[in-house]
Amino acid sequence: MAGTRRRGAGRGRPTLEEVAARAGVGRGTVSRVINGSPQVSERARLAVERAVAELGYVPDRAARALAANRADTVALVIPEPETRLFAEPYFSDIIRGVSAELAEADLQLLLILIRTPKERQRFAEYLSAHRVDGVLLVSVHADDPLPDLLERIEVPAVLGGRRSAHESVPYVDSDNAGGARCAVEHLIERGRAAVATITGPLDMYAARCRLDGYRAALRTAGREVDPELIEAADFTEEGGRLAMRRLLARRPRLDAVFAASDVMAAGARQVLREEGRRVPEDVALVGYEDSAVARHMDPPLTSVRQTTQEMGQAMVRVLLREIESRSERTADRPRLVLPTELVRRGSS
Amino acid sequence: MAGTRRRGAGRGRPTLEEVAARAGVGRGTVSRVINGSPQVSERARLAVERAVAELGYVPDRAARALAANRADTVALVIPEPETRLFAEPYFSDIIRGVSAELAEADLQLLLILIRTPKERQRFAEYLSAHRVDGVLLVSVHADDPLPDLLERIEVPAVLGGRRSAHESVPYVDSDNAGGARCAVEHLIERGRAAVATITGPLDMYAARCRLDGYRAALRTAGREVDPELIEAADFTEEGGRLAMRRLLARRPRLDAVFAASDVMAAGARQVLREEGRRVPEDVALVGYEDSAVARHMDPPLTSVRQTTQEMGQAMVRVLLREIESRSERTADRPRLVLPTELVRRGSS
DNA sequence: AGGTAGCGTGGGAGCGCTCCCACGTTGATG
DNA sequence: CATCAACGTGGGAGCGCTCCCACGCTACCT
Repeated sequence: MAGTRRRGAGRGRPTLEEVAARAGVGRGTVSRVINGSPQVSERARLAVERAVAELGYVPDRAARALAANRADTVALVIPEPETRLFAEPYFSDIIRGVSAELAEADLQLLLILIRTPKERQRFAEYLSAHRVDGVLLVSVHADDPLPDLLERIEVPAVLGGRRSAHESVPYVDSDNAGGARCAVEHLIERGRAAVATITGPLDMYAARCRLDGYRAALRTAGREVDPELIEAADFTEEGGRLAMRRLLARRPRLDAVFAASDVMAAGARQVLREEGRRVPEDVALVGYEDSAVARHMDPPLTSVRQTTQEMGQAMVRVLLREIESRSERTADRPRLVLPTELVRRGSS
Repeated sequence: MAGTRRRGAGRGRPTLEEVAARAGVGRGTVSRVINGSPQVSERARLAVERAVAELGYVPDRAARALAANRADTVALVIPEPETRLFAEPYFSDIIRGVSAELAEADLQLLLILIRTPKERQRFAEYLSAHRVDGVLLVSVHADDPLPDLLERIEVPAVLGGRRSAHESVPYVDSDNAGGARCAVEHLIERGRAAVATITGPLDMYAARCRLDGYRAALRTAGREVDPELIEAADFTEEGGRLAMRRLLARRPRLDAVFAASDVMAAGARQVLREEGRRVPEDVALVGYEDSAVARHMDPPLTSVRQTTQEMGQAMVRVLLREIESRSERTADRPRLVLPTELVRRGSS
């Protein structure tokens, strides 16, 4: 029991003090060097750097966090509704982007998946307990209280995707309306006469934006928007199937479909096959997200690519700026909308 | 500047000391209550619990980590090779399982994606710097030095998937051989005469196990293993295509294919279509992983399901046991192999 | 010459905990 | 009635940092 105190990682790691002793300077000077303060003479800096290298010194994050009252940690929060609305590629791309950008800034990524109300509660405690420097929230629903909670307890936060047109919290979003418009314009250019759309749940802002884009494209082309060609679904495959059936029942002559997600497009495609409609000859199909599903469909699905990974990176950059300017609470919160791109494949 | 010291989250959060004062006890007693020590009188416990509730006290993790020399944190390390060998569902399922199980134990999940050698280096520093209580490693290649590094610096670690038959580090794996055997037995039962296989890279243990399962199933059925029906690929779609072409060239009469991954099966399926072979009438096809790709294929792909999420959970449980028994370094390291299950769909 | 910025520096204080020692206080024991 | 565990308890010491004050020193002013 004596002397063998358990060590999370590596017993006898050198401390600041030991580095200072070896370099023949004081603790303060070593700290200044470590943290890149300009207030250090060249001589001292070199001595410290040498000692650090020789001892293999790595500052202890826990001690740092306690003393400096920061965490060097950012939490990425992913609420997970019962149905896994967003396909996996979205999340893993976000994570990729976030991770890359955080690594750049030498920050840690704390991943928090919220499934149950209990876990939500736990997360709220985290915010005070663990000291995260900031929070990234993705896939937030319009009625989610989390962003406001964060706002209230003054934890810097950035949303991935707005909740509404007038989002009060800083956010990074992708150009849903633009992407949808582009997709529909493409279908029109291809000479399609009756372009239908399968939308996402319209209580989600992103879904509404995509619908707006669909409408805008039609109007720009001088066409009328036929409400019978619009069918709302829920971003799932089954929803896509149902919507497609209804659309075909109402407008059997439709010759193009813009689905607001690849997964819904996959569902629609199944129904089209069942009904003996060829893709793209009889009906052209375009999806949204450019996920793996799109590439594996037959024929491969034309889809709107969102630069999800870059969205993750952008979120981190915005968050870091927020953390930086913590004190000078400026009125205008940063916001950023990333472009989308149409990826043309065999289905249109 | 005075008084407005920046606070990661929540200024003026109550401290242990304040709780102690309010409860009319000493710091030690509060600490004991918080940590569930039995050495506390009922009276004191109640007083403390009341004070905690009234003040909304949440222990500070950084202080705790520093004082107790532990981190309450587990790192999940995902090395990301250039080609994203493993499909997304695998990782997100692992993450899901890990997250759920860690939440249970009130531990944090630190997600570490390693892309570049530089990030690898950074991670090595983490291990000493940040104090993680343990590390979970998935998708580790046979020649990966990381597990040995962890072993050396005595950080508890658990692998998801072995590197070889004689894995020295504790691991949780799924029954690759059994799953493959089951898939091939299924094809044999369906009356298929010439069952081919497209394997993963054979320097990966999982790929070798699946090939072993293939062989075992044939032998059990009293059949010979025809090496011409075996083609190695690399878990990618393109690899699946190439392998399928070679197999067809060598053995045009084959009537079944077991692909060691869904993605390779998707590639094979494309070639089969090009060659005018119907699935499943002419050639039955079975994949491995039961990913989204399998469900979206046409016809839907029969595939071997691995309970990836449970694998994540199991990894955490094993890791926690490892951390627990840190001191009494027992010789036998825990290992666990999870079962697989065949999901039958239209392709076979 | 004395005054005074300013820089580089050492080290005290303290972040909020856990650990552990030493101190009552009790009840069973000889 | 003294002796001794066993229990519950308070609080000192310290985890490894950062922050900041106060000190010496040089260089420049008047």
